[in-house]
Amino acid sequence: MDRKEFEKRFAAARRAVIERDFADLNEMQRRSVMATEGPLLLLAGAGSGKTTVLINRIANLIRYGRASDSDEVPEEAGEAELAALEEEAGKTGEVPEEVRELCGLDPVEPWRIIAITFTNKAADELKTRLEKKLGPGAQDIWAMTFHSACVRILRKSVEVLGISPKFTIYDSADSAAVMKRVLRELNMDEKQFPPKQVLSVISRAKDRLQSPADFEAAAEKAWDPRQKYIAKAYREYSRRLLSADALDFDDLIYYTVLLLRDYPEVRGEWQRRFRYVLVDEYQDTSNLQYLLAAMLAGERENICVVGDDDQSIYRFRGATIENILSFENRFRDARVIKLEQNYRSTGHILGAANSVIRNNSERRGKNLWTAAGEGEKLVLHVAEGDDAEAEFVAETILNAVAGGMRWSDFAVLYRMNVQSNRLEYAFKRLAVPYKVVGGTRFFDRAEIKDITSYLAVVNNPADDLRLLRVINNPPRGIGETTVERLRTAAGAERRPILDVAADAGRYPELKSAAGKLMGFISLIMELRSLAETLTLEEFYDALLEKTGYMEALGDSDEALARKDNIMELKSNIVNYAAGAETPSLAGFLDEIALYTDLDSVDVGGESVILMTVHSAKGLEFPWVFLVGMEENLFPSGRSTNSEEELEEERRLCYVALTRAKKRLILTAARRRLLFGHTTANAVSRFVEEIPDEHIDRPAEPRMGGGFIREPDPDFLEFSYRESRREDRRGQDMGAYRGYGRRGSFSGGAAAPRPAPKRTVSGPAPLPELSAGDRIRHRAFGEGTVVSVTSMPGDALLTVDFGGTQKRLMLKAAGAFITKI
DNA sequence: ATCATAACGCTTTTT
DNA sequence: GCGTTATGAT
Repeated sequence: MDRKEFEKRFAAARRAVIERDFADLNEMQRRSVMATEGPLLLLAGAGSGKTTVLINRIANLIRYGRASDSDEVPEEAGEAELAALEEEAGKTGEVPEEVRELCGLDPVEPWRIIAITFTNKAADELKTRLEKKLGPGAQDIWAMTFHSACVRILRKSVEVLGISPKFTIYDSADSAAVMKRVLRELNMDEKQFPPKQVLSVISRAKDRLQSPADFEAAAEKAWDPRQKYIAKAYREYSRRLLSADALDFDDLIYYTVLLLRDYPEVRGEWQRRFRYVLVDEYQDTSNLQYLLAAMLAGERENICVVGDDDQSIYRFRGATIENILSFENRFRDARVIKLEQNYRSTGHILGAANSVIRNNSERRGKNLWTAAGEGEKLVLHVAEGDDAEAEFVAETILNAVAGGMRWSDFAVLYRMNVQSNRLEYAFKRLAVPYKVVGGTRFFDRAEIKDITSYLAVVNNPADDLRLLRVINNPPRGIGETTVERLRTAAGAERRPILDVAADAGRYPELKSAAGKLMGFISLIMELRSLAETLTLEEFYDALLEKTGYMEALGDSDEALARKDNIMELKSNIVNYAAGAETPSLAGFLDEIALYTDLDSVDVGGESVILMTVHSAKGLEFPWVFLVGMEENLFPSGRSTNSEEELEEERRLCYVALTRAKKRLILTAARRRLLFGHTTANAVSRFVEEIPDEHIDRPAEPRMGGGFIREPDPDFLEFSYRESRREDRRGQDMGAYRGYGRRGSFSGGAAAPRPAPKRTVSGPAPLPELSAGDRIRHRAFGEGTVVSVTSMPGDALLTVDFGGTQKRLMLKAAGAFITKI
């Protein structure tokens, strides 16, 4: 056998052995895993197992390197090795380690692989699954979000750009606060230049790699006065962030791209480091993110992107579907593999989704299919009003749960967050446990921002924004006038405010406040030195004490809830310290800056999940209710002017439909109260796009619907009468945890509502209950608490009264309950 | 400084 | 309709 013949057989046998290692994948999935070299575009439909592919692809790289995609045979391989491989190729099951080594061709070290995702949640899932498959070595893989990858790169290499590697990260609220300030000082009217809009123009500019100067030049050239104003704002905004050593979310990527573009040594360093680049959710990448990925991949072009053009729903934030549509133009010789087999949904659900998305013209074209059965047809329910719609959803869930389903089997999806109100109301009345995802978030709460601002100032004293937030909080006699003078002086000299405050004696206008300022300075200095000696946990406690923050809160009910949140933040710190390799204050601040509440969505919990369609991307549920399927709502009234926007809405609808595994129920309301007006909308065009073979529509749409059952009067009795009652006491139950909207944490901590006028005298304190407690109920007698489930602003009790279980809302029934 | 009232304005929002 | 924010009064 000549060498050529030998190599051919060797490569074939090797490929067969590797294929055996990935035998549990389908044909297309396996091809995606084995095509390791060069640019690869993976068009992965919803539910087609793309994370599985990503995991196995990485496993392949680490085990076999480029062996599955190459005909190269190692010099030292001989007849004996070939015989061993050919024998192994015929077997099935796990490939033994020594055979793997025989097959390997430049196996990749884990730290040479970077897998970029959009959300922390996706990154975490990737990490967990990689570790499960590959063991502890998987920790060295860079599985992280675009933003955290950039933070890591910048912390190491950003100094050449003249930015301190200890930079602080500003979140959107911080950016907005700075921008408001800038606009005010430039005398730009907030009506004419809404801060958020200005920020978004700047964001687009950065996406085009335009610096403030570039932007200004473009505005000059275009003779566009409005753009010229915005250019000024852009310049000033950037100046402030840089002088505070702060980067906003966009900057993290923008500066990383500049760094790699303009500094060949830095670029080379990172390109040598990463041999393989993988990008998840590629349809949602912006131009900058594309540039980043492409630059990291370098000339090797070992770049694999996974995406679904039909699920691109963030165009409005700068994502460009162009990235996926023109991948092959940008990377010559790119291979394209489509994953079209869906493992999630039934035939009817996929049929409906396909028939909707077919109406889009801007797509690469792809048809999902399933080997699972047809399943049940979709159902369209048209309710009379939005209240009836919400009730229908709650009732249907109650019935299904009575039939053995679990609360967590259901998700209710809507287009806009406001739509959750009606649903929440109905769910509370009918005692359906639920969780709302999105809305006001833990890290947006005032007390959390206060404490993290202290942490930020200790970490970076140049952070003027955070400094101003805490300089007189708790009150220490540094009033508005002093702050204003500080700001002016600091602005004029382009120095950090803290420096100016330390020199207060030198400024006549600050003389009178110098003593108080010195007090504040020494507080910060003391904290800075404590931060160097104490552990994070000890430091946190010291900070609360030295600043007097906790003490100043007092002990009102609201303050107690705030204190609870502050302690919750502490457990975040403790958690972080326990998990990080080298815990540091800076590291913790990075973590929380890039963290969102969505990451803590507990889909496994025993509650129905309520969220927007956007938040639902990437998730799946046995039953999905898609509510508000009306024109002007979904598609949104603002999107019906342009075909592009309408197509984005349609993709959004496609995302919603493909979340369902078993059953999909669409609802619409004839009348809906929206923005204070009652509107009457036609059923959504998207519903009309679903053919009758996949959906049951009401023959003659009428009030109500077939299967609404009568509410159980037992638990409604109190709800109806008492549901308006507001008690803020006693809701701090141990079991009652979780992030949600509107201060669900402790019964309205962050959004305290004024107590409504009562005809009844003062409220009776609510008992604190947990599972196992014995109680006496005024109407039902003695019982045992079976479970306590948190619900936003309330809690659901399941109580066993001598054999019969009843479900009661704590707020409504609490007044009738005593603990025994 | 803290509260109350008026005024506005309003898709979606991975970081 | 509701929730956030700006402004003014005590």
